[in-house]
Amino acid sequence: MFKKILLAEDFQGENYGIVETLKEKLAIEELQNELYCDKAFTRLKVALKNNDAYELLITDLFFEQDHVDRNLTSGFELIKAVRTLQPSLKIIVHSMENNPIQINTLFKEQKINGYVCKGRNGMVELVNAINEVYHNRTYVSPQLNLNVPHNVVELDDFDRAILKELANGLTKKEVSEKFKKEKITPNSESTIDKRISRLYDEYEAKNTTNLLFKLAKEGRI
Amino acid sequence: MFKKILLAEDFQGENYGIVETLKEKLAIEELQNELYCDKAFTRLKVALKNNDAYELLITDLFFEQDHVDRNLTSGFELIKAVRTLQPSLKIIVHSMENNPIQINTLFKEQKINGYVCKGRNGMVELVNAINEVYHNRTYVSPQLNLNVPHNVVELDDFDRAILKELANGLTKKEVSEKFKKEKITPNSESTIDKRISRLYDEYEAKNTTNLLFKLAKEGRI
DNA sequence: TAATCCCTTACAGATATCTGTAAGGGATTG
DNA sequence: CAATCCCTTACAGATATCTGTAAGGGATTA
Repeated sequence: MFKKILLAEDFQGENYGIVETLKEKLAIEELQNELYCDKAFTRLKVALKNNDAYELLITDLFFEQDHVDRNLTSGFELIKAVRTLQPSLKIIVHSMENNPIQINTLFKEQKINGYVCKGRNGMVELVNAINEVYHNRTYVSPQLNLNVPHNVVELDDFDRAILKELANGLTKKEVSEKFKKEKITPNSESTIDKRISRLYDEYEAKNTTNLLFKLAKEGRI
Repeated sequence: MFKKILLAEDFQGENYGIVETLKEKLAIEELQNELYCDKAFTRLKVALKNNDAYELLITDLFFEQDHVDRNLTSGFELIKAVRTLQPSLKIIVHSMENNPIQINTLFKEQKINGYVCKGRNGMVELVNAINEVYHNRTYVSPQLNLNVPHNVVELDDFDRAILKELANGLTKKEVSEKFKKEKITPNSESTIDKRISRLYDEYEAKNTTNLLFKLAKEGRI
C-alpha cells in the first residue's frame, strides 16, 4: 500500500473524516493533510527535494477563499503545478464536481488516476479508489458516466478569451479593442462575431445571453 | 452538555468527520447520524414517541438525490417538519450556504439556534456553536454578517420569470408577448426593460449577458 | 500551378438592447 | 382633498447584436 499520502481538502469536517477513515481502513505510514492548495504544493515540493516524495495526492477541486493570500486557488491549478513538479505522482480527485467534461479533461490532460464524488458513499469509494490506483488502475465513481460523446465541442483558448470578456459585460466592440491592445489575434469585431455565431450553432444557443448562461450552467466557463 | 444529538449530513466524509470530532471534543452520550432527511425525521419521531427525545439536531441544508425515494428532500424541509413535531428541539444548521437572506429566514421563521458554515474552521466552530446553543444562546459563523445584506437584493417572482426566459434566449419583446399570452402581469416591454435595468443596478451588471452570467455563477437562478 | 478550403476582415441592413422622457393610475400620507 | 410616491406603459434615439455578402490571404491538395 502507499506509504506516503497527502490530502488537500479545505473543509475541516471532510478533511478530518477522510484522515480518520484512511487511518482506520488502510495502513498508511504517513498521511498529511492541508487546508490550502499552496501549503499542499509546498509540502510536495519539500518532500521531493528531500528525496522523500509523496506517492499519492488526494485533492478537492474547489477551495474557498478566506483572508489568506493565495497563489494556487483551485484543485485544477494545484494539479497543473504538480504535474510539472512531479509528473509521476498519483492523483485522486475527491470533489462535488460532477460535470463529465471537466472530469474527462482532468483524466486526459492531467493524467489523474482516480475520481471520487463526494456523497453518501464517498469514503467507501475513496478507499476503493486508493486500492485501485495503488495497483496502477484508474477509478471513477460509478454514478458518473464519462462516456458522453454527445455534442461535445470543446472550447479553444480564443473562444474562452471571448466568452470571458462577454461574461464580464463587454460589448463585442470592446472585446475587439481589448484584444488589439493586448495583441491577441485575431481581433476584428467581425471575426469575433463569427466565432460567437459558430458557438451558437455548436451549443444550440439563440443569443449571447443564452450561450453564456448555458455554458455557465454546464460549468464550462 | 447535551445528552442526545442527531446529525443529518449526506456526505459520508463530512458526516464521519463531525461524529469523530464531537466524540473527541464533547462528551455526548448518544450521538446518532443519518445520511437522509427522511431517516433523520423518523429517528426524531420515534425518540419523541418513546419519551426519549433528542435535544439537538445538527443538519445540512442540501441533500443529494440518489436512487432512494424521498419525502423530505432538503434541510429546509426537514427543519420545517421538525418544528411541527418537536418545536422545542434545538437546531444547528451546518452547510455551505452563505446567502444571508436564506440564513436570516431560518433564524426568523424556523427559530434555528445556530448556523455554522462548512469550511476550514467548520469543526472548531461547530463545537463552539454546540456549547453556545447548550447555554441557550445562538451562534452564527463569524465570517457571515447577517446584518449587512449588502448588495444582496432578493429576486422576486417577476424577476425570476423574466430572467428565466432571458436565460432561455428569448428577446425582451418575446418575453413580453409570452407574458401576455400567459396572463402574467405586468407584461409590457417597457416594464420588463425597467425591471432588468433595476437589476443591473442591484447586481452591478453591465448588460443582460453579464447579469445572467453573474446570477448563474452565484447560483441564484 | 491551379483549385480549393478555411480563416480573417470589412461592410451593410434588419433587429434588439439600453437609456432617457413623459403620461396616467393606484396607493399612501399629510 | 391634494400632494406624493411608485408602478405601468408608450415612445424615441443612440448603441449593440446578429446575419448576410464579399474580398483577400495562407495552407493544403490535385
